Amino acid sequence: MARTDERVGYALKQAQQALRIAMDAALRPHGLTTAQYAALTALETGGPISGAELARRAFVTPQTMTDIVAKLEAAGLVARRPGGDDRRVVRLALTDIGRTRLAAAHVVVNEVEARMLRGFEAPERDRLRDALRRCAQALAGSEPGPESGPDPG
Amino acid sequence: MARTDERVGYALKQAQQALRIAMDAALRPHGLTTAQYAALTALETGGPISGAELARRAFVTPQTMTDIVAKLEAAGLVARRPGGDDRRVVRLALTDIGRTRLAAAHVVVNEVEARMLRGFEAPERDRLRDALRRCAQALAGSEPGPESGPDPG
DNA sequence: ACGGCATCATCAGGTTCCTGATGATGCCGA
DNA sequence: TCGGCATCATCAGGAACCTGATGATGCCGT
Repeated sequence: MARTDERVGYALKQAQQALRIAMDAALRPHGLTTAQYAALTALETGGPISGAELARRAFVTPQTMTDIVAKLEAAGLVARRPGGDDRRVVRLALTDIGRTRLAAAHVVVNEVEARMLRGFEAPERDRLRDALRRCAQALAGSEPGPESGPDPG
Repeated sequence: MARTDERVGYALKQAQQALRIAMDAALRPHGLTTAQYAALTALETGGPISGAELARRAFVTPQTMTDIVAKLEAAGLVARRPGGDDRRVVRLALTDIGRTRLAAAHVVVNEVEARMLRGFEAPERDRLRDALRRCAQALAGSEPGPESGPDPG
């Protein structure tokens, strides 16, 4: 395991980096970054949710999500909905424009993912996804240090 | 492929994110960030090399590497060596302190990687690494746009 | 009711990483 | 020799991400 280029972590970083670059390039014509696309996608599934919940779904800190949401709101893709039970939360939701923009973005992102996985048979693709999940879980579940990681729930 | 949590790209992002967080936590006591560790490791293998070459090895842009090297130099882990043939390049090399610090960092990084891969048999681990390499290569080799990618040489 | 604790949002500051631009230098063919 | 082109380093600006801190609010046991 000594040689750098034999490390799984090295390959993992390279693959993710390549994916991020490809997605950035594909999304740029649509006026979205990868992070913004991730936030919009997380927002698409559920109804109006808080920034904190959105941050959890997109696997970033609430502070980071505040930045991203501010830009999305300024672009008119996300709106704050009034009327929540809890006066602390901001209840974010996609606008019609946001929904339209996101649909177009899904198309190009699907193309990127298909390009990444061309040459993979379905079973192998599933094995890869499963292995990656196990990696993430192994790292999340056993951090040696203060208990209760940043986002256990 | 519609559902977000079934995407390989989603799992890839999560795994890499988890690895990055775990590495940051493991390296913080050693006074290094993940990016700095990557740069030092890239510098460890070859002799004095240019910032541009170092950037290629660490898979970041030269501009990013300029930032990282500036911090490493300020910390005394990396030094500029005079006397290269080409007066444009800066010839970077590890200092003794840098080498010592890096050796300690390797230990904890190995532990993180082992934690990530616990529960993987060697063949499965090799398959994962291989699959990730193929993903990276598929994305790097076929970017639809201007031919000749950013780093063909 | 009230005090402690958790959660939400956000400000402040810093690092990493990008794109774009600029100037210096090296290479190489006309 | 000299002009074009590639490469090196770096500045400028912006986005994404982090940690740390702060104030408002909700929850809940006493």
